[in-house]
Amino acid sequence: MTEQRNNKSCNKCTGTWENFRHLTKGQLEMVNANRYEAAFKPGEVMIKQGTPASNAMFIASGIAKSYIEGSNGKNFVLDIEKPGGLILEPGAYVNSRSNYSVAAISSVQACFVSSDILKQLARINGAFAESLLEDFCRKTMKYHTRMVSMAQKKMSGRLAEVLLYFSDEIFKSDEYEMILTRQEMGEITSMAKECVVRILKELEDSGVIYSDSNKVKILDRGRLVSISERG
Amino acid sequence: MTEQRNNKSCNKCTGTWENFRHLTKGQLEMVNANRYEAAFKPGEVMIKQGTPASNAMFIASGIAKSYIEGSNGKNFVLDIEKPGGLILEPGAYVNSRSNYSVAAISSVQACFVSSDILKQLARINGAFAESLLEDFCRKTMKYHTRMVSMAQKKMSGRLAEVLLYFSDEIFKSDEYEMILTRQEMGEITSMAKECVVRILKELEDSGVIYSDSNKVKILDRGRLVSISERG
DNA sequence: TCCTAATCTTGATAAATATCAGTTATTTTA
DNA sequence: TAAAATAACTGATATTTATCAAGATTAGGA
Repeated sequence: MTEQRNNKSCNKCTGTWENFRHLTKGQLEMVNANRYEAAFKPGEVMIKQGTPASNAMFIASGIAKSYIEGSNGKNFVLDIEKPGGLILEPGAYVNSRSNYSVAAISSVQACFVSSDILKQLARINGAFAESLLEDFCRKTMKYHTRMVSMAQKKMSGRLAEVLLYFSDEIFKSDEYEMILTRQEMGEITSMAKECVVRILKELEDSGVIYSDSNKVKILDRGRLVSISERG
Repeated sequence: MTEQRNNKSCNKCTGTWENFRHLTKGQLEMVNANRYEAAFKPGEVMIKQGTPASNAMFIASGIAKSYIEGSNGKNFVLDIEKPGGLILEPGAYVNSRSNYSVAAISSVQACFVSSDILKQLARINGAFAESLLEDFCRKTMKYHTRMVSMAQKKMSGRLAEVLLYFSDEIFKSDEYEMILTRQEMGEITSMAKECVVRILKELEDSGVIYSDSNKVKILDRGRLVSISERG
């Protein structure tokens, strides 16, 4: 991790959070003056579960994963984080602890802003508070969907979902680099890494995708969607 | 469902939401003037997934379940709702739809307050907005724990968790009435109803709990906790 | 109250998923 | 560049969980 200061201002940053638009010039200046930039290498931990949730994080460039470290040593990947999103631990509003970790997958340039400053701004700026609420609500709905998938879909359905998620939300392309290891794919879909390998192979054998250890190409989206829906 | 008006005021209601304390007298009056009471019989649907998320709900008395109706006809129970909590669909901040249903388990007396009024109050009252944020964050953390359990624990661990949840959070007693059917127990722990029966029997046979079709008694809490933790 | 419909329970079986034990790539790094 | 470490892959097997098909019990409605 290296400290530096590349971006001039939050509203000029490519990874800026859209909801900063609700802040007044002075309020945005306050955020801008109190932010800290840092660069992370692939694999580096950016936020560690259990530590104080003193900072919110914004990714200026690169991709990271947020994950929970279970008591049995196994991880559960919560989400893939990319530029444009806010990473604010819900613990900031509850027990001031980070309840999940965040680690860089690619090289990541990130900004840290004190959670207290954001909370303070939410208190005095109603529109900003509302946008924060909206943000948490979107995540809540995502978790709902996620839990229903885990409860009701079989492995191939869950894996198909994740392949589509990468295509639609992360890379916005039918062909993309597979940045997660099979292990991590298993930690996001709740299955063993061997099963990830096998189901990818099945999907490839049936002509739905092309897949090698670092690339995925969706060949028959209709069928992949149908697999993800049928479970 | 019957309409009536039993409670004089929100701040005197036994099921009042603690965060109303952040409202001014006038603001609370606004809530109070715009609320609608209704009584539901066991099994009745109080909020239906897919309908407009126009109202938040507060339970004055009784117990309900919130649940998602999956596309395959199977349900997933999100939570058990009791007096004192706010039930505000996250969709109120996203797409104005209810993304889960709520149904009465026992007889339920409930109040409905326009989501728009609550959102309006959150915009003008920073402390109230913060309390709403805190509420959603607590739920988010709960969902995190839930997902990790589903991903990493076996059936007996998940069932033990739920038995403890009922004891600790709902009934605050080691002995309680089992208000969910085995089917619903399965929908909250993500397992088949037959497996619920079998594991309850196992727990009973090993002296950890007493259980019949409508009662549960925790006999060896230490062992139950250990089962819930080990998974 | 009796009857009907749910729900609960059980055992047998099938399906889904995880684990284990190697083997073969791929990266890293010394 | 070679060695070491990590990740990907494969087949065999074990474990976990779901489904199916009864029968037993309980609860609600006529």
